[in-house]
Order: sequence, then structure tokens, then C-alpha cells
Amino acid sequence: MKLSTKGRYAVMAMVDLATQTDGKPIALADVADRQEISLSYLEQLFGRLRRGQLVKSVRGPGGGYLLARDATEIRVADVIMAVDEPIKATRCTPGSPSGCQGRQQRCLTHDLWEELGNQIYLFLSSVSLADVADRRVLGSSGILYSQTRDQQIAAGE
Amino acid sequence: MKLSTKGRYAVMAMVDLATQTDGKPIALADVADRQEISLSYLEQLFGRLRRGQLVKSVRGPGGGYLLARDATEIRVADVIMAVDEPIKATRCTPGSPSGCQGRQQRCLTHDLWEELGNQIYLFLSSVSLADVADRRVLGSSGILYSQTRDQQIAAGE
DNA sequence: TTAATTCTTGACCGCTTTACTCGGGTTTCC
DNA sequence: GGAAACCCGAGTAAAGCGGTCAAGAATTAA
Repeated sequence: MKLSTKGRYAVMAMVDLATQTDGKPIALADVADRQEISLSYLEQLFGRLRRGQLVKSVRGPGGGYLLARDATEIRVADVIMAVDEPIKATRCTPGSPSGCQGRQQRCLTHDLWEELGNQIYLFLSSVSLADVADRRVLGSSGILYSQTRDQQIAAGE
Repeated sequence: MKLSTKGRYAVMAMVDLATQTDGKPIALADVADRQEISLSYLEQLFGRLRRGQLVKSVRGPGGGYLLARDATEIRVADVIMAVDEPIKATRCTPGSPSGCQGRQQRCLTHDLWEELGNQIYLFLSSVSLADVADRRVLGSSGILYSQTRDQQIAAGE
């Protein structure tokens, strides 16, 4: 899971689509104007979103883009994965040698990055476009992490 | 909170220090060798770590670096924040105008990115260098996020 | 004192990615 | 036919990343 402004732009645009619920296609130029993103750049992103089956396009005058599914059925993680390159190899490519299992059996931080990736992915998978459009994003969770593992263990957990 | 290989290298090196518990300073050249990171590059990173009060340096023969505190008292988030530039402005600078509150009252995705940042920070704050060194990182949490908010609400929660 | 270690600092550099532009298409409607 | 929209690929300026190089300062050992 990679995080860049490219992914952010895509999510902004998709949420924009999710808030325009007339059933009519939305022209990219309108989205670009509302979100203040370059039109040509948006076109690139929507090319990927279309290939990723997240939006449908309608050509010709009066055309534009439509969400391919209901806004409650599209997760933020889907959008980001559609526009960003697969993954950053992280130097430890899990399968191949010389990446991780060079000297030691396996680099110590490997589990950390993997788990962090999981956390990010799980969070972004828990939020749909409709959640964002309706500002249903904040709160819950997090309180879990007020202590380090050491402290939890020292406290007898 | 920014995530890059720079931060990863710093964490790798700090965990390396945490595993060398003789009480003697560790020469950077040894760390560079073990972790297969360029020495000169590590020097840059340790300059920041030292200025961030995370390590102490000892000059001269037999010198090197020591953790400034116990490995259980240094969180991964501390290390990453010490070496990476403050933050990526995200285009919505919370206080200033024209960033977020341009057309609409406040960009819809603002809460999302803020909450994501919190999630990442909280996770990385929950893990100490000692946790990583002892491979105490995996598991727990995550099961929370098997449903989107919509689905939770639809289920009557 | 001298030499060897080791940290300290700053300048530099090639590469890749990012965000974006440009210039064309093609499809469809009026 | 013309205009509105999507479609597509090449190009580009700036920034960051990972890394090198060179010089210097502090400390210790011989």
C-alpha cells in the first residue's frame, strides 16, 4: 500500500462523484474545477480507475463518469490501489534471497513494515466513499495503542 | 507522518544498536556493514538522530553511538519523525485559508487523511525498538476493520 | 607527539518519481 | 459538421532519494 498525493487526488475525485447523485454522468472538467485539480492529470487517474472497474465512462456531449458500484460498495483502499503502482519492493522481497534473508535469517524490521502495511490497508478498507462523503470517518479505535508492547507486558497482560 | 526508506533505514540501524547490548559504543561502520547501508548515508541519518536526542555519540577510537535511552523507551515513531522532514503539507494546511476551506466549508477527505495519519502514528508509537529487536510486533488488532462503517450501521451497530 | 579511529559537516550528483502539460486523437449528440 | 466530452501517449520541471566525496575535529593508543 503506497500513499501519495496521486492516491489522495483519486480519492478526492471519487468522493466528489459520490456526492453528485443525480444518476447523470459527471464531466471530469466539473470535478477538476471543484477539487482544483488539473484536468489532464485527472484524466490520467480516471483512466486507471476505469481500467480498475471503479468507474464507468460515457462519451460524447453530456457524457462523463459514473461510479461503477454504489458508493457504499467502494472502499478507499480500492481507489488508492487502482491508481498507485503495485507496491514498493521494500528491499526485502519476501520470496527472493538477498533481499531479506541476507546475513541474518530475516531482517528484524521485516515484520514491522509488513504489519504497518496491514494496519494501513485495514483502515482504508474499513472506509467507503459513502463514509467519507457523509463525514463518517473519525473516532473509534486507537485507544488500543496507548502503551508499547513492553509496557503491556510489564503491566501483566 | 511520512514513510520512506529513509525512515526505514533509520529504524533498521536503531534496532541494530538495540541488539548490541554490551554498553560499549557501536561504530557506524559496523552497523553499515551488518545492515548493508552506505556508511556516508548512515552518517547523515545519525546526525539527525543525535540532534533528536535519540542517540549519544562517542568520538575517537573505540567510539561510536549509543542509544540515549533504554530500547524499551524509544518508539519507532520517534525514530521516523527524527529523520524525515516534518510533514507533507497535504494541500489542506489546517489553519490557513485556500488550502482546505476554499470552496466548500472544508474538504471532505480532510478527516480521512487526518485519521489515517493518527492510525499510523498510533501504531508506530505502540512499538518500541525492544519490541522489534525481540520480534514482538505481529498480531492483535485489525479484526476491528472487517466491515465498512456502512456495513456496521446496516448491521445495527 | 604522532598516528589511527571515529564522529561531524557540507557540498555535490545521478536517478527516479511526481505532478503536470501538450497535442493530438475518438466517440457521440445536436 | 461541429462541439462536447472521453482517451492516450509523449514530454517536462522540480523535488526527493540514495549515495559519494572531501575535509575536519575529537579522542585514544603507541
